[in-house]
Amino acid sequence: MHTIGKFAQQGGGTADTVRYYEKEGLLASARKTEAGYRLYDERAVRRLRFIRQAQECGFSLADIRELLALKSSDAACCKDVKSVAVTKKLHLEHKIRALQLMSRALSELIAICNDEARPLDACPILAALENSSCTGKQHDQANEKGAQCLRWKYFPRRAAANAPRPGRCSKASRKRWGPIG
Amino acid sequence: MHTIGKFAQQGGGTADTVRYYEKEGLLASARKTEAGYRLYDERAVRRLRFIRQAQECGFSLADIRELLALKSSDAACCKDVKSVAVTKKLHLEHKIRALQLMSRALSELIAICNDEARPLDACPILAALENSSCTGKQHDQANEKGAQCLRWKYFPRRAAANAPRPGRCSKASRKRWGPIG
DNA sequence: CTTGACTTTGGAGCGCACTCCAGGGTTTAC
DNA sequence: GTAAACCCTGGAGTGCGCTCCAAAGTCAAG
Repeated sequence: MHTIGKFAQQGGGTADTVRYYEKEGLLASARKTEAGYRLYDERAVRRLRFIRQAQECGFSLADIRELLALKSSDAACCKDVKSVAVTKKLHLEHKIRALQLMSRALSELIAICNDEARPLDACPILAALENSSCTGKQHDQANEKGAQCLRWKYFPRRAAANAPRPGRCSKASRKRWGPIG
Repeated sequence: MHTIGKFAQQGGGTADTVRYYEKEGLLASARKTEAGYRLYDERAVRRLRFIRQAQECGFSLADIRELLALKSSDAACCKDVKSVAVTKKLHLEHKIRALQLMSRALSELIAICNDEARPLDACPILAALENSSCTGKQHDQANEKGAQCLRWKYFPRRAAANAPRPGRCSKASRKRWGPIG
């Protein structure tokens, strides 16, 4: 049994983070001592670790909540959990591919810069950047799709297309990043 | 030559985004018509695309600015550019490794869920989550380090723990983002 | 000439995921 | 017994990257 400070240390994060997760429903309300101190067992530590790990891999707290919430739903069955996992895995793979592209692009840039003392005017890295040829291919549809997937963390927060504000129609917000799956 | 709307469409983003980038120094102040309309050429389109692409790969605007800023620095030489690229590549590789771990973990989870109709009580995916054994290995020091690196976008703001209070004023941000779930 | 789509500026607001603080109480080590 | 170290709640602030708006000006089509 740990109090919050030790717990946070074990699972990753700070006491503030842990209280925040509790408030947001990612961690169940902890058992408390007479004095009101939160107490956590090893199970809770594992849960916190999972949350942090998933987060480090790019899942938002909403994503994580989605997964964990299924557990307490009587209606859900294993199939639902699996489909969430499959969806997340697809996202992950898109993201990995995009990152690998960029990594390879950087390798190329690094490789062509063979004379480190060369003045900037002649730096091939910057030349490459200028041409935006860093990935070795032009901006295409497939790339665009992957990119969209990659930026899952930045959905339009307002679903503006569906819920117009009272007042003048704005439509300024293009549905470029429309909701995915 | 495009006005801002077309330009944004071509390069990725919205007019607002483009103006934001200009304000933040990522795009140079555009040439303007008599009437004050911004005008962009193909070079600018390529630059915008590069910014969006780099962003999609996880670089913050600060990262991108860092790279692009070197160009206009007389003092910098190619070596500086290269070292930025190398640093970014290391970050990228850490991130890719972490994502691959998570992806593999999800694969395992998906694989063990072989009876989709099974009720939740017996769902092996959730059992696995509970045990946080999803990555097949325990939370170790090296992992921690990589994770820290991964979270580059969210630097610990606590760096200024004993620094003087930043001037707090204005703007109540009372939000309380609605009930979860 | 009118209409509607586009542009300008400055500034406010949002969503996320914390992070920090005040002003109290509790526990532990010496 | 007292000081340091921890904990509590509630609420405000922070940084990023947009996103939206108002109120005005511009431009092309019908």
